[in-house]
Amino acid sequence: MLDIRLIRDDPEGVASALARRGVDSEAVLRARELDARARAHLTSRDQLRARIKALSREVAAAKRSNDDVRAAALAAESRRLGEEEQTAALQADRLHQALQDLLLELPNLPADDAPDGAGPQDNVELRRWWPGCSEGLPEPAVLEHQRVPHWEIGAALGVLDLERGARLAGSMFPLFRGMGARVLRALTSFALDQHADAYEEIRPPTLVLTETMTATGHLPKFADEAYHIERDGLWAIPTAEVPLTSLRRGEIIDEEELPLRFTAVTPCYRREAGAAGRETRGVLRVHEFDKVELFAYATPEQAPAIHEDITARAEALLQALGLRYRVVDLCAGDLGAASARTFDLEVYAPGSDRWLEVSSVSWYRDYQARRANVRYRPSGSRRAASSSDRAPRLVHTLNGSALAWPRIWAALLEQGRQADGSVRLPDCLAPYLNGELTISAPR
RNA sequence: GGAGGGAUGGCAGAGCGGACGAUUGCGCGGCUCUUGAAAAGCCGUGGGACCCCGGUCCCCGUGGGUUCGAAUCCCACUCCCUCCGCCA
Repeated sequence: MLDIRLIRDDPEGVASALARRGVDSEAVLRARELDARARAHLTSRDQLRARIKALSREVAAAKRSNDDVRAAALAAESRRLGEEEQTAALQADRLHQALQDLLLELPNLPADDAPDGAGPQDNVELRRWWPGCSEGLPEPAVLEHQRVPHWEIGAALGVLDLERGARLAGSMFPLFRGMGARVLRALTSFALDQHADAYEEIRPPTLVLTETMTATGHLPKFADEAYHIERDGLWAIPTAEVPLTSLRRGEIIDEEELPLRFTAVTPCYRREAGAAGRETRGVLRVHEFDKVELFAYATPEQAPAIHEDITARAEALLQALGLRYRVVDLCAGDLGAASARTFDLEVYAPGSDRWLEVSSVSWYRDYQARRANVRYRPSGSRRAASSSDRAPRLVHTLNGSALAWPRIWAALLEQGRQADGSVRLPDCLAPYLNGELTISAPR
């Protein structure tokens, strides 16, 4: 959610920043209008309330001095003002609600240094990595035996059974078998262990309340994308970002505690409502998948370094896995609604000759924190002279996948496929697979 | 699922229709005393909105209601605790 004060003070600035992502400036002007009208009603409501409170005190005084006539007259006057107050309050509430509804739909302002552009084609590639690149080896050519899509490799090696997955839950619910399933478990343990030095591991609920989904910006705008359990009012999370962002919802954190960093593995549920028939082969786009997430609450000053840290950690995982990847800076038009700046990590899939998004590392500034009402008390603020220096400030939130497993799984199979059809897995997984690093066809 | 008890400021814990946004204790911050610390004493110490530097309003789990006036009375809901049932 944007700061209404920013819209109040600099509507043109907000409108032009939002125009970079294709939002019509009319919405900003309407917000400013609603805000002004709501405040006018709020002021008259408060004035009426102040008058009623004063009258009530006079009623009490009159009763104490046994002046019942005067008390009755004052009470009648107060009752009359009460009706006016109700009207004003109703108006103020109505307008304020309309403003809130509008603000919940408005996306975040893109960061100044996010590149311009309207869509994915305008994203900026920042760098590439491949095994040996630091020693000056050239980007490797794709070998002929790697030109096999992962769903064929998975079926041939008996590690992926999409037909039976579909039997259980419908299409786009993958079922992994044997080494296929074990590799997912190994990846999760490996990734969590890599982050344990600085990120506290959390196992959050994966069904959450509407407020929890609203805090990250997944509701109300993207309700069609989420699985909803109507009977209990719960939503299946699309990412661990959702419960982690609400972990400290409504709290005021001491600055000394920041940054607070968390990591979590959860299943992620996505309806993929608009994606019917689009690149749905294999496990590249599925309704349920596991993902390890990195998340942080930070001060605005700490946020850029944390953004770098999460990106670096996700990259370190890809490098340990030996997977060719590139880093992309999302342009304003392709940024997620809540994000101010996002780096995507895309891994190369030789079987289909495509780059697959496996991580999205985003800086939300205070957009989510305002929705979730997560603040911090600046150090020394208790001694601060002016009240504005004493006030709690909104934290910044950041997160990134590290990483989303099905696409990594696909890349491991396609990049790791050997001439004999077996798949060679990266050494870093050895401790988690009892040293078994080859997936061979069943006898 | 059934029965009962509870929810007040960072914590503990009063208040049960009128000067209560809230007694008190602890904690925390500042000051005095002290070589320093402790002890003692004094002062201060929730969040938010509006208007603007002086005020006004809102918040005692949440949402309604009664009343001139609600932390206090009524209704619904949520969460926590205890007991029973069921259960991985």
